[in-house]
Amino acid sequence: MTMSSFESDLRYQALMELLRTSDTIWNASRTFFDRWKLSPSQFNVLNLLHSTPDGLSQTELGRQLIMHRSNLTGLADRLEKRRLVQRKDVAADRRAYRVVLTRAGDRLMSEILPLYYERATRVWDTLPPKRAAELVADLRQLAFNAQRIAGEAEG
Amino acid sequence: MTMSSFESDLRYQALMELLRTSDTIWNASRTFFDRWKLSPSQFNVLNLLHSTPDGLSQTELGRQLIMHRSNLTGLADRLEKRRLVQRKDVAADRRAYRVVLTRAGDRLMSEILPLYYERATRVWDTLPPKRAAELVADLRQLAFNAQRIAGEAEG
DNA sequence: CAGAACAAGTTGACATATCAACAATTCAGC
DNA sequence: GCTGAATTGTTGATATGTCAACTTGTTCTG
Repeated sequence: MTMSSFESDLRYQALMELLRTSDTIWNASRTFFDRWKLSPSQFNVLNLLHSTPDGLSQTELGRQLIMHRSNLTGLADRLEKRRLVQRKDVAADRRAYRVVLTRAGDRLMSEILPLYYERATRVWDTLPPKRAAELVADLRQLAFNAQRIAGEAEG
Repeated sequence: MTMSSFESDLRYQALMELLRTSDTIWNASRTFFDRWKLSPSQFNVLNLLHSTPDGLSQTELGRQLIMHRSNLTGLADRLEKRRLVQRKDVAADRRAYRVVLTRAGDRLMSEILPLYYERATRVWDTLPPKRAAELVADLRQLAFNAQRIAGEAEG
């Protein structure tokens, strides 16, 4: 099936637009977290640990946050320096740590999360729930397609 | 109006999902551009210059790509070292440069763009055009909301 | 026209991110 | 049990991004 260059161009623009809007949203979250001198990535680490009382290894954190494990070294270092997390030795494996929230880290998250929840929710207020659900489903599909297609050999 | 915590939670998850999928798409584009040893950001610079034969100042590039002008220094440096762009003096303003594509840069973009167009378009193939249009409109609305809401004072 | 205000680009400090290479450790197969 | 393979976290190189402070120029205003 052929496609008009008009349609093609529209879809290409849509991809640009998608990346641009998510960049905007990411930066909006940066603005929000500035009050606590946290980066979005630091928040994501704390947030993940908040729902995992036993903590996670750095490799596991990297897997869930979709980032390289080497990136967790500095991220955990800086959070540990601020005493928001702590590296605990794992008895059964002397290579690994369990990164856990400290009490201070837990307190901080208890302060942030209600506000964050409220605002994150309000971002969607102008969108009917059904349409929000469609949007998420479509995004998932697009991400899946993008991954598949980007990996193809040239030709 | 009240909102069930079910709805609230769904919307919060949707925001996470949005950021995650756009991260996936961004990384897919990184994979694609790897063949030419370009980063997505470098591609964006070249792409913008490709449609602007007279070139742009670094400040203007930063404005259109939504990044700080100081970031353009290194980005332009690296592209200039590879002779894909060139900084040209502006007669009327000795502070500024016009960054323009070199012939090599133009050739490179002529090679990349058709492939990129084709794949970027194919990413959307599984989505009806009407729904793609809705998605982009909704994303714009969300980005707008996020910006407004993130900037609110706490309380 | 002098001086203040503003604008362009660079620099340095820092955070985030990737990757390859490395040391220490654990695991799997024989 | 030993050896080779795999895994954990760190390091160093490099790219991307922010911000504040700086230099050099331009522009506006009294």
